[in-house]
Amino acid sequence: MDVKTVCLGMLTEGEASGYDLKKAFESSFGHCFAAGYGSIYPALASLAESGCVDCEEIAQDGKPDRKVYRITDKGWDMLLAELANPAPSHKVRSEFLAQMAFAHLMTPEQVQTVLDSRIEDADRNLKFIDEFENSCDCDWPAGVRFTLGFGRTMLHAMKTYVEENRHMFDDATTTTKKAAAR
Amino acid sequence: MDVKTVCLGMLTEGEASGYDLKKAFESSFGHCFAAGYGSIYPALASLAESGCVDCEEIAQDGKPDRKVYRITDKGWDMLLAELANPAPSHKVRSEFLAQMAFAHLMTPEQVQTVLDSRIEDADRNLKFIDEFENSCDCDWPAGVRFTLGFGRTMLHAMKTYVEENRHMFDDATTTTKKAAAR
DNA sequence: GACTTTATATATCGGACTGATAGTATGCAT
DNA sequence: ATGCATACTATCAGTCCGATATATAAAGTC
Repeated sequence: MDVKTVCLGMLTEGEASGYDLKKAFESSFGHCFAAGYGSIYPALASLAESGCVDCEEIAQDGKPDRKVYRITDKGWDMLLAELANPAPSHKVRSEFLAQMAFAHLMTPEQVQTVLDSRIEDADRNLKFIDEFENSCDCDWPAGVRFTLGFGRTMLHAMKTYVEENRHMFDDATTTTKKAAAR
Repeated sequence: MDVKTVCLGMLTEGEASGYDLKKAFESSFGHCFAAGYGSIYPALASLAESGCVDCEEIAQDGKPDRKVYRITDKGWDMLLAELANPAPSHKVRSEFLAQMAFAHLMTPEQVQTVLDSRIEDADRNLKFIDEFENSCDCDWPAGVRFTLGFGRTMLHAMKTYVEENRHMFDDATTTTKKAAAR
């Protein structure tokens, strides 16, 4: 389940350009599986080379050619094979938590600023999910609704945890450790 | 806040080898910031080259030399500068959610298997955190306790969400979409 | 006694991903 | 008129991931 596979999955909804896919990554997948142009364009090129997608170049005057991709039968086979993975991963990479583990090397002000920014980020993402969910009359398939609910639940849990546990850093002893350790 | 910085942070607790750091990544940071040898050894080499750590090679008969790293003043400066980042990231990359978004292309059995394995994984990680927390008499600094609680809260929220929402995939209409779409 | 696993310890390599950057054109607002 | 947003492509250096290789000792198991 890499960027290539997710692109294939998106193409089952209809043909699309790299630019379209980027927008889809930002909206529906933003909270759980990000990808930038640096991943998407090479992925599409590789899929085209291996015959999993067809590419049609549509000339446009002024703008660069629009390259529209369409999934092939081979692409379907590949996608369904990937979806058979019984234990897909769910990974977290948190510079936030890594930084908090060394909170005793930071000033209390720095710590509180970081906690504030994490709450703001959670709020931003929650708002984003809500807007996305309400943006469309059509209803999403069950799977998409599941992922949106998942995202909302996790963000909410994160926000609540930070709010209810930030007092853990109130202790005055943390302030002096930096100097003492050095 | 990359692997290099976290290595520096760990070295503030005392000198260590790459092997020691790997163990630390697995235990205290496993749930939020993973790193393998392929990241750790190059990170240490780079830190040594830029003078952020000193390296002492200790010969051992039979076993390969043990290379012990120690943080330098320059390393401290670098670390404290990194810890000043007011908005560190918290990223999720979930093949699980990406796959669930395409649940309508899977069989109901496949979907349920994936959900089961996610719950098992959450349980495994919860158990791991509990064991780690109880493994040591010494108490961890506030920051580490915060990250452990964070991990537990998120895993618990994930497990509960999956259990309470797996019925979303019960709908019989999802079964036939695969054939229809093709 | 032979055999396998686990732990100690190093390190590299291909492939994948990230984030920044770059180019080129339209249209809209200030 | 100048800047900014949107539409569209694409590359590149740096970083990271997972697998793999190598070598030895201790400890458990058949």
